[in-house]
Amino acid sequence: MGEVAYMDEGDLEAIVRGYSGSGDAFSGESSGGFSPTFCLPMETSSFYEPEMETSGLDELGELYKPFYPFSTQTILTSSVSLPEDSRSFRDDKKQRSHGCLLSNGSRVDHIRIPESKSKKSKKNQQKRVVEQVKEENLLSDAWAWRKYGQKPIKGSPYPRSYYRCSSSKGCLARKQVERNPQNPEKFTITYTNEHNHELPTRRNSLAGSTRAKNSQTKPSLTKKSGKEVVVSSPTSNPMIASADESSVAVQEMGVVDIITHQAAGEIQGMSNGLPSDLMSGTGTFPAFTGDFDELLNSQEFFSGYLWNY
DNA sequence: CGTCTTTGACCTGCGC
DNA sequence: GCGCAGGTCAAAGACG
Repeated sequence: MGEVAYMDEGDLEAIVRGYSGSGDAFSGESSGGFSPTFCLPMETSSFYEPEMETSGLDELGELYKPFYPFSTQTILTSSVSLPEDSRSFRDDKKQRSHGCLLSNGSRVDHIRIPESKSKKSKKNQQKRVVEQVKEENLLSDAWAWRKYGQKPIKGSPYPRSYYRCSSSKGCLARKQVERNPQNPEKFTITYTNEHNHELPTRRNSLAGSTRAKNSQTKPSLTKKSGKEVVVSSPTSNPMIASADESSVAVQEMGVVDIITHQAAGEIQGMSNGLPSDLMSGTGTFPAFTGDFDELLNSQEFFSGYLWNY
């Protein structure tokens, strides 16, 4: 299933344009009415287990691992801006990238960095770009991320946030989240490096993972004076923060339809919407601040899916 | 107490 | 070599 293609820069751009907003263009060999054109390079086995191939749900579940295990939101790509790093290789004939379009319309580009580059180079890293991720899909990452930095990006009114995997010490997986200047409702996520561990089953601790909705990080008396006080946004995925075996089971089932628009709305309601910092270009991307256990227990949220496990 | 976010400082790569 | 920009570090404080 899926396809992994290596292509030149030109090909990449062509695909980017050709695939724009055409998630249904991929009606390939899927089952159960789903059309996941999932593809991941072999070296990203930590993201994807190819032997998992059963029902459409399972397939989709794998499809969205780890990016959107709960996602059904249609993500349309109207335009794709290559990440800085890939742009910088525009003239490098050795540059190869391979990408695919998820069935939900989001794009995943796999950027392979030429080995001729110095091994110490930051660019000598595998990058995968998920374009145009809607807000609610930011919540659907199965991994636990910890924010370690944020930088304003030249040419963009919105800052870029940097996350590292907090599930396992020594995991080199990185994630960058940036609001799309052309379409502020969507985010560009760039994954760097692989996880060197399995999907987390539970966190070591929940401390600090869920903050009060309207809590504000107290401005440092020495640092932040004169700066806009931003709403604290728990950016690690509370879906995972509060994840127990049950929720993991959900993820592994790939119950994509679990999150319906209603559920997404529920989550958004919990998250109190977008923090003003990001909207104003000074903060981080929004995150679900509710209690996932509470969400688990709410309504028929996972009914019919989870309990088969 | 452990983990989280925030954010200024620092490091590194790259173009000129 | 210099300056810019992106990426990372680490201290401080918040949270459960």
